[in-house]
Amino acid sequence: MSVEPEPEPEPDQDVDAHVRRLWRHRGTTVPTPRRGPRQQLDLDEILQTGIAIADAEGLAAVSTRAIAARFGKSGMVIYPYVGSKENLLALMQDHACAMPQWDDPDTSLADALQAWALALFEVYLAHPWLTERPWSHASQGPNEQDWLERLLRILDHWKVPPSARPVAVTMLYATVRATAETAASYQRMDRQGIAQWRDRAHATVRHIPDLPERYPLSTGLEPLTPQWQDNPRAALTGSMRLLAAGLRGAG
Amino acid sequence: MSVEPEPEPEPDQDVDAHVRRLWRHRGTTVPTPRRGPRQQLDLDEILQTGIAIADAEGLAAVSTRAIAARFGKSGMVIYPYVGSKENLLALMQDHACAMPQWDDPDTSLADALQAWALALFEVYLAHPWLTERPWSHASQGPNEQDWLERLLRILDHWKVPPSARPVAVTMLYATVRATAETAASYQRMDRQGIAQWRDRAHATVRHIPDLPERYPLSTGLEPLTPQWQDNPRAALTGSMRLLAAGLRGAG
DNA sequence: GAAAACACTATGCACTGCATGGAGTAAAAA
DNA sequence: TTTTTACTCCATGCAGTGCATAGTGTTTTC
Repeated sequence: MSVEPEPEPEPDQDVDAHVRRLWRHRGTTVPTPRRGPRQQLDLDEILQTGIAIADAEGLAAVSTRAIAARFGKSGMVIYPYVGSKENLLALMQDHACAMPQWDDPDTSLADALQAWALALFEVYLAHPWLTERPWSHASQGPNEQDWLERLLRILDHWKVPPSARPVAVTMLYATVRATAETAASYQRMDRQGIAQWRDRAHATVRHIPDLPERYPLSTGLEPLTPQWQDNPRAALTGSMRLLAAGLRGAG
Repeated sequence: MSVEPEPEPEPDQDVDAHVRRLWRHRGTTVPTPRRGPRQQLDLDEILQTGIAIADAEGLAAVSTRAIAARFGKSGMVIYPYVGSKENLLALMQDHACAMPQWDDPDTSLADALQAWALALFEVYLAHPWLTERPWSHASQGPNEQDWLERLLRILDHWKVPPSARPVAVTMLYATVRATAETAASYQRMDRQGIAQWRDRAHATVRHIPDLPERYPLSTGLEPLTPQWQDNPRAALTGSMRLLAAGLRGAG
């Protein structure tokens, strides 16, 4: 009956706090003009712990309780620092995305794109769970924005026509992510063993004996490209060359 | 002490059963030379139900109990039909991937690639959760293999040099998936409301007032490309043109 | 000094995949 | 035909999840 006279505390309070946490190393202050007891944990340490867990055991192993346990605390401690699980993952994502330093090659567009793509590739290889996170043109955090800005600067410098840029951006990110994903899965194979993969292939051929005739091109593809798992970086640079060639051709 | 004299029932029994389920419409029989009571459910109906749930509520909402509830049964019923949750998702993935019919345009490589990419794009748009599933060159099931074979046939017909094919395949799949992912997220925005997205952007600018100076290129990008959310198909065809141009250039 | 705002803990709820054991059924083996 | 065996389906239970809630104690502000 009697409605609580809540002062409607700005509907985007959570969003605001999250943005301030995202940009905490770029000029904002984390939302704690605090009145209660001192915080015993640190946001960056929490994120590093979460990233370490994700690197070692996968994104699914990241839970509030698992992180808090490494500090000897209860699972609910995490929430004052991050707000929600989804926010925690977004913060981890940006934290793991810090852009390294390198000089843009000024030899060719292809070389500049290769340098950018390889740098991003290394980040994704170091944190394979990043491929499980959504990606969008819209900025999530400062580190992701750094990557996008850097890429656009390259395209601008080499006078790629503006109409072709969004397409190029999409293809670049998509290719790096896909290449890193397969490279990471090959890397994981060494641990678990390739046996299961071969088992499935053999079982398929056993049940569908005429598989090579049904799929003459795709069944013959894999043994022909051992450089795939050997050197995914070569595949990536090949992609960049292809894309640069397309950009030079299309006006 | 006394070890059971189990006859070691072939270690890859699960793998074998899974493969037979994957190819059940292509010549294999589902692994039930059955002795017990009749099965009351049907594998294809189970997969359709799972796909319907994933389409409507996301992949996370797919659970054995949720599917079984739609048949008025307990959650454990699902396991005799699919083996495990991961197998269930793999079967759903291939089931949702059925390749439609279309004629390869013989006008140009770009047109043929566009037709392939658009067809795959529509499948991904109809089932956006497919982007959350892993993808690899290696065959998972018959429908996925159909797509790969079709693409390789196009590349073969237009005499794309074999050395460039793996790279092209990767870029094509990656681009279609990425484009579909952003298109699907824009589509979902209409329901939930774009408000939250704008809120975050505004909050960022409020806390980082000099954001446009820090990121002159990337902050100016979004309003310049409204065709992105309006017409992602145009973006996709643009990508295909770019890639075809690159393939023509690189020998 | 009083009071509000905070960090942290404990508990509980609804949910997950799936191991387990049991009941009943149909086909194969005797 | 009888017995055995393999099967489906159900109920329960376990360990795990995110997080709402309530309570306790600490710190800052009025």
